[in-house]
Amino acid sequence: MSLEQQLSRRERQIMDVLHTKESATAAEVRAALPDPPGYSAVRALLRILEEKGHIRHRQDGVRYIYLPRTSKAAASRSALKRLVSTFFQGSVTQAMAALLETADTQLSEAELGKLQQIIKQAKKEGR
Amino acid sequence: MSLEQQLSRRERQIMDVLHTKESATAAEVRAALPDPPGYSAVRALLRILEEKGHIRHRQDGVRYIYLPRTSKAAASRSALKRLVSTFFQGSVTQAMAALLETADTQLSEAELGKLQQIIKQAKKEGR
DNA sequence: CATGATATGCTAATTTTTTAGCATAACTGG
DNA sequence: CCAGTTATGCTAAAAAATTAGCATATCATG
Repeated sequence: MSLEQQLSRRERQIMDVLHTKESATAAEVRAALPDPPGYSAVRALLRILEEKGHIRHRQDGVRYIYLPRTSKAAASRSALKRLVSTFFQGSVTQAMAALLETADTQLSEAELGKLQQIIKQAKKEGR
Repeated sequence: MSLEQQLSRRERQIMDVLHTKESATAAEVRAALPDPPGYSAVRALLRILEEKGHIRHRQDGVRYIYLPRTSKAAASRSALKRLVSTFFQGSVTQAMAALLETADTQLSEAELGKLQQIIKQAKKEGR
């Protein structure tokens, strides 16, 4: 099971923020959190996440800029996998169909064309 | 923000189980949990989730069968939305491309064909 | 160059989560 | 019908998560 699955509520919220923004300072993370706790609380969580190996930080002048240790690509892959298995019995096709309907705003003709292209490519590559 | 976002670690794990299995007894939930705690612990969590309105139960002879209050469809929609926004800057197309590559086992020609069909349909419907 | 703003480090308290344990009811098979 | 198994209800303890607060360093600016 993925480690992500083991994160506490706040830890998960913070990882979400960091994945969304790619990187952020403690203050930025705090600003993006729902029901933001105090600044100290956020920093404490960041320290913990770093200890656990989920994130790391770069020094930038006085302050730290935090970023996830796993790439966005890897993290999204794992999240997608979990979602497909939880809600779609492992069927990627079903998940894609649902995804298409999820779009708040309709996909443009162009986007749909792009998708056709991607699938065509997948067919060709036998994957 | 979705309420799901506010669940504690165990609560989330349990919701995942219930969404996967559609419904389950306390014992079944327990069996499906990572690092399963004692039986009492699971029942306590189920009671809490019920109080919070995330699940409900049906009586089945002596025992309770628990099930999510929100439909699988609604839950998956919300999960997909969050995932798309977290990892793909809101781009459904990007998410779909990633999804295609996620497939452990390659999609069959038939599945891909089905997808093409779905997209074609979407185009036609202008959505 | 002194002050205010913005950092981090660390510690300890509070709150929430997570867990186990015991009492009790119902069904089940010998 | 009686013992064993499998339920639930409830309570309280243990562990983990979440938070705030204070001390201190650094930078920028008037």
